Amino acid sequence: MVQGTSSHATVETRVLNAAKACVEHWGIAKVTIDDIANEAGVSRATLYRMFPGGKEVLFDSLRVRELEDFFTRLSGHLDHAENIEDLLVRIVVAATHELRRDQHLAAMLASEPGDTLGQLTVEGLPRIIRVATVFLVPLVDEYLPRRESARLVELLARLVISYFLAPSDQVDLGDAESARTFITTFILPAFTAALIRS
Amino acid sequence: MVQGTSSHATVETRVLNAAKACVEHWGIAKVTIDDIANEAGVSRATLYRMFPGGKEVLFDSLRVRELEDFFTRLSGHLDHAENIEDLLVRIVVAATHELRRDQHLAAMLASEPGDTLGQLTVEGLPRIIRVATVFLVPLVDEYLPRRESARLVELLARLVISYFLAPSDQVDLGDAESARTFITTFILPAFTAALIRS
DNA sequence: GACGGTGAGACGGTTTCTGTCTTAGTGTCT
DNA sequence: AGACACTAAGACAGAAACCGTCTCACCGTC
Repeated sequence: MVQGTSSHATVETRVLNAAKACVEHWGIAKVTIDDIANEAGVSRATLYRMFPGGKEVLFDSLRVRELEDFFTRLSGHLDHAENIEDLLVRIVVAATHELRRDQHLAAMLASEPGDTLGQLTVEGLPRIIRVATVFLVPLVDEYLPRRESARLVELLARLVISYFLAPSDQVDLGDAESARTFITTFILPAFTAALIRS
Repeated sequence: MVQGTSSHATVETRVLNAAKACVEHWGIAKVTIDDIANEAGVSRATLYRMFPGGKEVLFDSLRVRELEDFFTRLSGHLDHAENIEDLLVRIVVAATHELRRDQHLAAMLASEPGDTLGQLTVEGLPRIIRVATVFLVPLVDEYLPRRESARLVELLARLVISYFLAPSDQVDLGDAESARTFITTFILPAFTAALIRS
């Protein structure tokens, strides 16, 4: 059978890669356990041993991994921001681009196991916010006290997702200029009082 | 339900468009009759009445339509060639590009009902050659006697398909210069004797 | 030689898909 | 109005695909 994914990697990694590839190929609704097992060059038994619970559990693991990859990639675009405004603009723009770049990723992040469609859900959103906090708060911490950083990051995460799912005529968070206007107008004022001047 | 295809068209056309859309979405292997019926906004009963035999027949009709569309589009790129060399180069380059542009189309044209994969088959290839002949022979006829035109078109069709399915390091029929070299070297010499000088 | 991890595949139960058929609704033509 | 053609909706049984579990054989390591 076709060796879909680089062979000498963790079996788990191979399986998750295979799952991702399958989803990209056929859409999440049409993918079967067998498809993934074949693509990974792994037997179905192994797959069930590794993810007891089947598709649900497997896709959930995939979601977690993708989410972390997402923020890792995101961090790569955030080198040396001059000030908090710059930092926030970069975060927002890069995140928006990243989301737009890969529909499957977006659906993956936003949807929850049972649901086929890409609705944002009771479990998906909190998780995104949680991970976003872990990754981004340290960066914002430079400019704000810890509690304020967390509030800010959460706010940004919600807004980026919202504007991604339901684009607006007024604001385009994928455009640096528009994002900057948005941030200086609506976000920063709420935090100026807490700003750490350096 | 979602209205996938322009509403006020022949039912048959709507169904075929829906089928095409579904294939592009999910790949031919994963598409079900229900998917197509839904996408077309048509009941399954209608679909079976229209294509007795189900998927097989439906996809075969789709193949026929796509094939004709393909050559119709192709003809559009062939306006006023200066001489036979130019004509052949244009045909070959445009056909190659068209094939590369749409993987699904290619798989569609090249595969036969039963077969999921895009292998070129006992039924698929002759059909392509047949249709190619109908569309292209009249154009070549200007430069060659009828029998020679048919031979030439068949040869070209086979070569374009072959180089598309199994690209070569030596020849790139998507590149005009490479195609011209190829044609003047390997194709035209076999026909110079029959050329109608005008 | 015991042990953990794996591939292959059999199995029964469930879900989905298929193809046919019936019924009822709708618009058109006479 | 009534006949007609065409369709949506969905019931239905049989076929196929899928699922989750389990067994067994294999292989490398300790």
